[in-house]
Amino acid sequence: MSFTHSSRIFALVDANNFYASCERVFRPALVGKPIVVLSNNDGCIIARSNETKALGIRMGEPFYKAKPLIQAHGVHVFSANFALYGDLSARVMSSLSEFAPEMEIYSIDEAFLDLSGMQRHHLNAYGRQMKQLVEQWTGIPISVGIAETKTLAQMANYLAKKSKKANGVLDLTRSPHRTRALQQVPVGEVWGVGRKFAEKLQRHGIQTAFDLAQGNDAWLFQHFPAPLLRTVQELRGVACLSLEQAPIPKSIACSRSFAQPEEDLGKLRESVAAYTAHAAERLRKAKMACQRLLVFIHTNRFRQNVSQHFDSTSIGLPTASEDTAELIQVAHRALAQIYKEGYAYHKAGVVLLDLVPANEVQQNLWDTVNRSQRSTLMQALDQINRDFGSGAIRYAAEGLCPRWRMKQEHRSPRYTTCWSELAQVNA
DNA sequence: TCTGGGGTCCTAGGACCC
DNA sequence: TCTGGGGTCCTAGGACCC
Repeated sequence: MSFTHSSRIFALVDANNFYASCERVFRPALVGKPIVVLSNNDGCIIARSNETKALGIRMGEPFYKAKPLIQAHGVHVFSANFALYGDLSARVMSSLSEFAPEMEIYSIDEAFLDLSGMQRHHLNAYGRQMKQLVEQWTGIPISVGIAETKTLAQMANYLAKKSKKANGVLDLTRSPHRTRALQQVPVGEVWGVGRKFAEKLQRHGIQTAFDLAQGNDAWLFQHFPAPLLRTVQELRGVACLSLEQAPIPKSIACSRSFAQPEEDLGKLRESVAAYTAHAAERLRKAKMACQRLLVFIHTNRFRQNVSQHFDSTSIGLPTASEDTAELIQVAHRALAQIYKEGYAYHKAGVVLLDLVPANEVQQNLWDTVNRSQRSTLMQALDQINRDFGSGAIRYAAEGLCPRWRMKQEHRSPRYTTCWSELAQVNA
């Protein structure tokens, strides 16, 4: 097969086992030891070190199911500590930004870099230098994949981790080995091909990234949605995706599972108020306002012996708002519409939708709220919570002693963001 | 006993209008 | 009784990503 050569070169850099690596930065004795990191509520496994993967503990597995294996092998267990991970992520991203004129932060542990200007024969050495220095500066190990499209760079990164010879850095630009590389990648590992599409493709004899790149366009168009066609083009070396700079959020969500099932409307109102307050704080930080708010509640879908109720509804706001008190009122109205008595609820959530820049909010003719005054109040609230810690000032509606609060029995200290917790460690 | 959370995009189908 | 067809907007659901 032949490849199209584009002028762009992308590097996809990601942190290896990021959350597990973060825990190790402050506990170097854990290097080489098995680690798992648990989701909120200590529910399931969301990160594993290589040693844990080797034990056969799967991603997303419920903690309680993996517990026997975890205990038998002395796996170190951590509740998710997103304050810590977010801070270390910022350090990694800042280090990476030294290596390219343009960079897109794709997720908490991944970034695309634009290496288009570089001489191709230097790319591998450059990637290796980047890996060495970022690890030295931050303590977080990374892998680097380089290619002409984002999708191929993702694939190069995948192979960089797999191949002993690549040892964490693989440059696939103009590589005579690209066909072999594509043949080595199962179709389900391709960026943009999830479980459902992989199953369907396999049923039609498409097993590898190579098979997919060879696929018949007309047939693919008929059987798959447009984004998959784009993925195929990218595998062929035709860049369809470019670097994106700080995308404006379209929605902001906050939801939690409860530590215990909850039937009481009053308690649900508290949780929904707290989630709304949290989402609204992030909304203001993004300098946005929302025009619609959605609330959902549901029972535990894994409990087959209890009656189930899932529902959600959204309410439009006459004037876009960033005001916590106003949003809580709307959220409570939405909750009242979907709440049904007699169910053991397991999770609730709030999503702020139809976001618009706060400074472009259209005033409603009949709006009776003094928005600039409310905005000043919200700024003061956010400032206090920044200075004195999140939750220093809260709305009474959020409740004082929330029994729906999540469980975190294995959390590490907030080493980088909370002095008092760091002091505890050093004592 | 114990199964996460936060996003994006696309599409099918219903409501509504002319 | 007979009862079209096309466009648009919205929403719900499902796929994907981390």
